[in-house]
Formats: sequence, C-alpha cells, structure tokens
Amino acid sequence: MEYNEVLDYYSRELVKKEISDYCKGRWVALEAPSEEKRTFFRYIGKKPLKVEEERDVEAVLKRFKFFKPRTFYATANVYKKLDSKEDLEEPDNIALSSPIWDVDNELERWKQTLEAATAIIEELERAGVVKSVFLKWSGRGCHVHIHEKAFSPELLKEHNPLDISYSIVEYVLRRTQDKIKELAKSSEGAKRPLAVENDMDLKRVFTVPLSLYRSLDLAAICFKPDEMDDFSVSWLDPHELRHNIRWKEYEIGEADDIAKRALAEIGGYFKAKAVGMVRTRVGVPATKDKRSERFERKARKLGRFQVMGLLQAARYYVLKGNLEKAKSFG
DNA sequence: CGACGTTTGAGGCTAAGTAC
DNA sequence: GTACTTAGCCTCAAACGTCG
Repeated sequence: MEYNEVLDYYSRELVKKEISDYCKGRWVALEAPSEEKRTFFRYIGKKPLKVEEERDVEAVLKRFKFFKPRTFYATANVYKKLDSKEDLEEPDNIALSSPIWDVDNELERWKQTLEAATAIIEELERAGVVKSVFLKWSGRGCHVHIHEKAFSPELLKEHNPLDISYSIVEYVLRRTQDKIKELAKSSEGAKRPLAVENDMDLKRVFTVPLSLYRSLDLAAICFKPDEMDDFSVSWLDPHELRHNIRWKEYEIGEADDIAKRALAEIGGYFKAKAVGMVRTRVGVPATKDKRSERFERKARKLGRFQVMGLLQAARYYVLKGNLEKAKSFG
C-alpha cells in the first residue's frame, strides 16, 4: 500500500467518523512503522495527542506526515481531562475504561482465533453481558471489548474504572483458560501461537476501530458476536470495509454484576500492580509461564524462607538501624 | 569439633527486550 | 512513548560441605 493510498483511506467519511468517535477522551498514539524501528507519536508539543473530531484524523496525520504514520492506537481508558502530562498520571482522572481481551494468533488460524473469542463471549453471556460486547479485528488476532459505558455511574463512583476493567478481563481469563489452553495445543510451537492476554494497564493502547494495521494492509473492522459465523478475512480489506458501527451500542449497568464479582476476586489493577503481577497470558504450556507460577507461589501460605527473610530484616534493623536496607530482605 | 568456604533462596535492582 | 516482563546480578545469614 503506497502512502497516498493510506491517506486516501483515512480521508473517507466513515473512517474519520469511527476513529474520532472512539478516540474521544482517550490518549492517542500514532505509529509510523519502518524497517529499522517503530516510531510512536504521543504528544503534540507538551500536550497529549488527541483525536476528538473528524478533521483531527487528517490533521494529526499531516502533523507527522514526514514520518508517514499509518496506525492509530488509543488508551483503553477514557479521561476526564486530557490537556497535560499530569492528567495522564492521576488515576482519579480516569472516567471510563474499556475491558479488552487481546487474542493473539496467526491470521491464517483466524477460525481458532474466533473460537477463543467465543469462549470469552460465552462467559460474558453467562454473566448477562450481551449488548455491550463487540469484536475488533487487529492485524493477526482480535480484540474482544466490553463497552466502557456498560457500567452504572454508581459503580463507577465506587471503583476506579481501570480496577473494574482489569478485574473483569482477569476474571474471565481465569474461567476460560482451560478452553483456551486446549485450543492453543494445536498451535504449539508456532511462531505466534494462540494466546489470550490481559494487557490492561494504566496507559496501555489498543488499535482504534478502522485504523490500518501497522504491518499488513488490513483495517481494524468491528463486528458483533452474532456475526462471527459469517466472518471472512475479506472483511479486513480496507477497500471492502465490512465494518459494523454497532460497536457503539451498550446497556448501562449490564456489566455491573460481573464487575462486582470480578473485583471481589481480583481486587483491581492497582492492587495487582502493587504485588507485581499485572499481565496474564493464557496459551500453550510453554507460555503458561512464570507469571501464573509466581502467582501460585505468592498465593500459598507463608513459607519458611519468608519467615527467615523477616527474621533477617528484623535483625539487620536492630544491628544497623537502617530501616530501608532492612526492608530489602523482603 | 570448629573454622572456613560454598550454596541457598527471597526480593531488590537494572538494563534490555517487548508490545501496542 | 510508555509500562510492563525478563534475565542477570546484587544483598544477606543460615545451612551445608569440607577438611584438619
């Protein structure tokens, strides 16, 4: 795809509308991929990059045109205020947060990708989350979204939106991991084996609906769960643009129930971060990995060496009087 | 047995790697 | 541009191993 075709693509009304609708309130990242390195633009001067109106799409492309950017990403979080760097640091500035599951795979195994997505969607259905769910194809894999407004204002007042979204993604991942691991078996050893990840974090970005993918000439089209059976790779063709604008649909409070249960079990993003386990990846045994092992270890009862560490810390503090160094014993 | 060197295991720390 | 993971090396005293 020549760069003028990229610009032609982003000049379409539908594309501009969908991108700006999604990006409103989110911190945007624009990528200009090249063979040597991946370059991201996240600011205009000192201000966070934003795309709030249709005309902003072409405006930001123009702003960085020298680098030929082609992919739009945006944070899972929607912010109350987005005018300075400080606005990005303040957790209370997060107004909403979209729970997103990242299903990684090879494009050729798209059927398997959709099967993994189905496992997630079925789990959500069981919890009564139906209308606010949509899928978005992203390059070689896909993203499963819950609309960020599927939570009641009352719930959002009680909990940080990121705590809610992180917990739900993690909660559902735990309940679907057996199915996903089973599916992943057949892609074991592949370059990009099937895996579903919880990538939710404070500033994480995900592909924006109708953005072009960075390395393939594919558009990040959206579709609803009831269309999955008809899915075809041809939908991803930027010229075809088989995209469903109903990703904007949601039902307020629909996801409250699962949110409460998830929060009770997971405890939220900020707590997970405090104990050093944020990202979970579910895939083939090789990727079953240290993170879950680490968690299992942490979850066990206090071990002999933890007691020894505490003893060492206490002794060090008594002898040397240096509390900070003593804390290094854990 | 007792002196001394080596191994052990945890978290801390950092640089490099990764993904979007 | 950002935040995470990973790998490797750091810390310590106790436990363990070796040797006279």
